[in-house]
Amino acid sequence: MTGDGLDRSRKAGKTYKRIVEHIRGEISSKKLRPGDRLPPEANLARSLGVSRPTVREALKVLESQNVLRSSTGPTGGTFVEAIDGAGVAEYLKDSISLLLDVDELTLEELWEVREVTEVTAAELAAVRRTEQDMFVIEKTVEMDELKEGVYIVSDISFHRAIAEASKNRMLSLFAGSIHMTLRTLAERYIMPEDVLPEVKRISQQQHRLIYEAISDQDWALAATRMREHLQLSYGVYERAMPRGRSGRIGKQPPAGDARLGTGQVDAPRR
Amino acid sequence: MTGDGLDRSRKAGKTYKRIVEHIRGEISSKKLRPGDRLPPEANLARSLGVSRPTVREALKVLESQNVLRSSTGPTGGTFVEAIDGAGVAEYLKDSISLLLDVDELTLEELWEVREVTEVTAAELAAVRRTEQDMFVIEKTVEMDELKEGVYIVSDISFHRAIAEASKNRMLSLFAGSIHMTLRTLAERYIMPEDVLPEVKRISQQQHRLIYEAISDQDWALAATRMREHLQLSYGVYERAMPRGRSGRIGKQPPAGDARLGTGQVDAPRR
DNA sequence: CCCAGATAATTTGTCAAACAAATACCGTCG
DNA sequence: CGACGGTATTTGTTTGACAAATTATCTGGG
Repeated sequence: MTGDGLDRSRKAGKTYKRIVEHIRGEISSKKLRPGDRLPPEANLARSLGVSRPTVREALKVLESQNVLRSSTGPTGGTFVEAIDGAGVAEYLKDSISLLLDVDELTLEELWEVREVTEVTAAELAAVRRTEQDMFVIEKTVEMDELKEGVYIVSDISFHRAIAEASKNRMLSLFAGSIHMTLRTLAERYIMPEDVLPEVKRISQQQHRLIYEAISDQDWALAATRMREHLQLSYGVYERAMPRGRSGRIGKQPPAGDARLGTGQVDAPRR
Repeated sequence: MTGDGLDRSRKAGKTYKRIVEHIRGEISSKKLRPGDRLPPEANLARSLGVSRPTVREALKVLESQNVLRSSTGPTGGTFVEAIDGAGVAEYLKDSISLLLDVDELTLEELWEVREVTEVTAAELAAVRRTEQDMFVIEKTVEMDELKEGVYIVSDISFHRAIAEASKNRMLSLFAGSIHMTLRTLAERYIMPEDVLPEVKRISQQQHRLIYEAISDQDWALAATRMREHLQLSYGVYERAMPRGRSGRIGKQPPAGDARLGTGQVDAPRR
């Protein structure tokens, strides 16, 4: 029982990366399943023949990918998370936000994809929706109509519910990542009072109409109405977003301009 | 020279995560740009008021996200990578593959999204393509027709070129992640001789026809032909993929069954 | 003067050992 | 029986050191 773990002879790349691949492989092949607990870091290090800091680099990478989660204490440890689209979408949100920030992506491009994604979701939902789905969607519609709460939040809940009703987890993942991105953008740039009551009212009506089209399983109508609704929604974000590359629009530092130490960026060497 | 970096009072969460957020923030706000060199780990640790292993945990996370890259030596160090969709798509590929492996996603779902994504790309490409785009696309078509090379590779190049021609980087990101996933699947499951010559021939014809439709800026025809082509392509993958949840289909360990040490998974504690 | 090879310097990569912090368990005492 | 405090377990974090990789620099020979 050598149990030596990582093949040391085939050292393809950095150690921590091999460990990451190794653990991902264990999950792929279902030798590790969601909920499983990994051995303590010290034991892992010993079995893999590396040091604890190196193991930790790998574990932190997987934790940041929402694949593992750690906690302290006797019942704590490192556990395999549920492997589903939610964790991926969460990660994607951060990446998309970053791309927007550095102008490697525009709201127009994002919206073009949102439209095709969500119109498709509406079509599929109209065809595949269950009673259960309709119940969930209706709840979001009502939340929207009744509550004074944040418009953006209930709006996104509505769209998320439809994506779920499409019964396509890939579509739901992509749509979800866009929804999370929009929520982040809204939190950053949209004050609740910025959204005109008029817009809210129309949006709510559109939600109701989309709901009915899906309920009637009229996929063509659902698609048309969704498309129309998204055009209205676009205006809300487009108006609020900082303009092009004119002003500096970074994530504003939250009170306490933390910055890297002096000489944060070395000048090119020559 | 306080330059103390991370606000120690607001210790929201683990240290390495705050550092990750901090550096991502510097990139978002463009205080750090692609190509910039970060201070040596030792200096970073000092300016941030933490230890080097902790800094490294953060750096490794960002490296795994294709945001940073490190190398050794006097001209080495840690550098900011180009922030674009490629790195994100690369990461997404791994996540999607994992979801497929653990049956949290089916090829059908993936294909449904591929279809809507690529049909849209074809439509947009037909409208927005430049002469330059057509040149690139044509090269992939020719590579397909002339070369005896791997069918899958040239096929994916073709689709990738069209996604690029759509002039939508978000769409290109999503499509690219799917393409990379398919390439991985093909490497794992599809032997070159598994693809019937008949299928290859028809596929090449379809590529040519799609090319012409895009060249003619006939977006409706491009969409129709792309849809048709994708149906053929689906068969190639569907036939090769391991069936449902019957057989174990993990990433087969490449000669040298590395596994975690004995007792890799602790039994639940109660 | 120029070139080649040895040498030094710089930076990440890795390891070792220890302590701090969080948390659950368990035994004891009121 | 319940509250309390100690103890064990595990991750979180620090310190210090050395190894490995890679480039700059120096030195000697042609």
